[in-house]
Amino acid sequence: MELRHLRYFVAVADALNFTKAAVRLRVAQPALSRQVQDLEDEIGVDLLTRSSRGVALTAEGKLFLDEARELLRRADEAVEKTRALARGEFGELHVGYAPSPTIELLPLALGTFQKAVPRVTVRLHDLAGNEMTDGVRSGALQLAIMQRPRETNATGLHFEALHSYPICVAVAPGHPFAKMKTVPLARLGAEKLVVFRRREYTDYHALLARVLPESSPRPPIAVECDGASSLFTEIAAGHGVAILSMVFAKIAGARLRMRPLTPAPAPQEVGIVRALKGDVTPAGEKFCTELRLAAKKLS
Amino acid sequence: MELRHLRYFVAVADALNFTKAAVRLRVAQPALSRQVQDLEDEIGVDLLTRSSRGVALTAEGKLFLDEARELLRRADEAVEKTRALARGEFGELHVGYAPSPTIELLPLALGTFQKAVPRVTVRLHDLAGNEMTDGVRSGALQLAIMQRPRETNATGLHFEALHSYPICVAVAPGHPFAKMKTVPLARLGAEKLVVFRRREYTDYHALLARVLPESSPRPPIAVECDGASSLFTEIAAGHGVAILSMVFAKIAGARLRMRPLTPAPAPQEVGIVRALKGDVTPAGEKFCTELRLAAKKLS
DNA sequence: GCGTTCCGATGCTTTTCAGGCATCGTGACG
DNA sequence: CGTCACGATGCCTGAAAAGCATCGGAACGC
Repeated sequence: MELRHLRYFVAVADALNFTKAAVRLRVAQPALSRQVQDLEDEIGVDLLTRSSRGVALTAEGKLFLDEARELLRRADEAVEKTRALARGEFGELHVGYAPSPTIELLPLALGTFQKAVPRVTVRLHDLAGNEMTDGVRSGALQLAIMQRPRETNATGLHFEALHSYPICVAVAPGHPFAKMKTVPLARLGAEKLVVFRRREYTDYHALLARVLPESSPRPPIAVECDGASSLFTEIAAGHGVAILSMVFAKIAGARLRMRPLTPAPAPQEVGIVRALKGDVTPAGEKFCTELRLAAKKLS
Repeated sequence: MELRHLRYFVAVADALNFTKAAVRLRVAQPALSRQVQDLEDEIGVDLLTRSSRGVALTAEGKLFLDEARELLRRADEAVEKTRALARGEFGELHVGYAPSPTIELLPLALGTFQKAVPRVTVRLHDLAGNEMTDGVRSGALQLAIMQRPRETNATGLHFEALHSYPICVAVAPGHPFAKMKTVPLARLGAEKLVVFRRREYTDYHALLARVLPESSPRPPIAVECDGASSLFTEIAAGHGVAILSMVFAKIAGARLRMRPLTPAPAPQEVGIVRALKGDVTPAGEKFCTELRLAAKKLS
C-alpha cells in the first residue's frame, strides 16, 4: 500500500464517481479504477460498491475513508513540521540565562521572538555561569544569555557581546557619594559592602573580585543578601554600598543612586554563549537575531 | 511522497547504515540511497548526514523519524481495523431489544459475544415493538431481539424465532389455581386481572388481546402496574391474577405460581427481527449466531 | 422497444521510475 | 600508504503505473 492508493481512494469517495475523480487527479479513469482495485485486493475488503450510475461506500469503505483522510493529513503535517523545524519556525529551544544581567535584553527579545515564531517553544533555564557553559558544551543548551565567561575559545565556547553595562557603586539617596558625579575606586575602602551571598551568586563574586583586586583597599562586608530586593533595602537603609553593573539601575529605580567608578573598571558585558562547534538550529539563529535587535534598541 | 519513502527512511534511521538497511529491506543499497535522497529533495530538508563510516540523523531527521514511524503504524492500524470490521470483529452494532421477553436469551448471548469480539461495541436500545420495527426498517438498528411482530414479510422485515414461551396465568401461592395442573381459559372470567400499564406496555396489551379474544369472558382489570416487580407484588398480595409468558417464571421466582392455560394459546415467540433487504454486517451475523447458540442452550 | 448516454471494467501499449549491477570517491584505520 | 567500509553515481532492466481504445451494462428519453 502506498499513499497514492489512499489519495486515489479518497478522491473517488469524495466524487462518488471514478470519471470525475480521475479528472481532478489528472489521471485517466482506467488508471484510477485499477489503483483502487489494487487497494481493495491488498486489504482484502470491498470498500466501494460500483454500479452503472456511480459508486457507493461500503461500511468498511466509510471507516477506511476516515482513516485514509487522517493519514494523508498527518503525512502533510509531518512534512510541514519538518520544514518548519528547518526554517526555525518549530521545535524547542533550550536557553540558559542569568536573570539579573539579562533583565533588559531577554524579555525584549523573547517578546518579538515569540510573536515571530509562536510554534517554537523556548525553554528558559535559570542557571549559574558554569552550569550554563557546561550546558552549552554538552549540548543540553543551545545558547546561554549571560555575562562574558572567563575564557571562551579555549573551552570550546564562543561569546558574542550584545551590550555592556558600566560597573557602578549603588548608594542610598542621602549618601555622600550620591552628590558626586563619579566615585574614585579608592574611596570604597572606607565603606561597608552589601553583597549577594557567595554560595548562590558565584558569578557576582567573580565580578567583585575583578573590580576590587587584592591590591586595592578591600572594604568590609556589612551583610550578605539572598536577592536583589533585599540588597536594595539594605543599601537604602544605609547599611552599606554595593558594587553593581548599571542594569540594576532599571530594577532599583529611585530607591538608589548609582554612580560610575573612576578609574572605570572594565564594564560587564552581556551576550550570547554558544558552542564553537555543533551548529545552532535555525530557531536558535533567529533567537540570536532577535537578541541583537533588542541590544540595538537598548543603545 | 509515498509510504515506501517512509519505510526506507525509517530502516536507514534504525540501522544508521544504508548497506545494512538495504539488506533488511531486500533491496540493493543504491536503490535505497536514491529513494532517501528523493525524500529529502521533496521535503527540501536534509534528514541525514552521511559520512564514510555511516549515517547520523539531523534534528529534522529525528523529528521526521518519529512522524514517519507514527504514520506507518497508523497505516497498518487503518488496514487492520478495516479488515476487522469486515470480519465482524470491530465496529458498532445497534440492537433494539424488549427487556422482559429477552431476559433469558440476551444476557447469555451478549456475554459470549463480547468475549468473542471485544472490539465490537454493542449498543442496546430498549424500545417499544413498533419503534424497533421502524428502526430496523430505517437502518438505525441492525437487529431487534423481541417477540414476533404481527406482520413481517409484507412490511420489509424478517423474523427468526429463537425460543417460545407458553402463555400462563400467574397467581399467588395460596390461590386455588396454584393446586391445578392447568387452568381452563374459561375460569379466568371469574378472576380480576393485574396488568401492565397500557401506555408503556403496548406490546403486552397486544398479547393480552390475542390470548383473551373479545368473544371469551373478559375478566375485569384490578390494577395497572408500571413494572414487573410491582406486578408480582400485587399478585402475591392476592389482588388478582396475570396473563404472562413463562419467561416471567425466572424473574418472579417462588413468589408466584405459573400455570399453563387450556386450551393453550399460541406461545410467545422471541427472536431476531432484521430488514429483508440491506445486509446485516458481519458483526451482526456473529451476534445472531451467538443468539442461536444461546437459544439452543435454553432448550 | 430501441437508441442514447453515462459509468466503470478490461485489453493492450507506452512511459515512468524503482531496482539492480558495476564502479567511483572518500574518510578511517592499521 | 594500502586497505577497508560506506555512500554516491552512471547505466541498464524490469515492473508497474498511466494512457488509449473499447467493452458491457444499467438508466433514461423518445
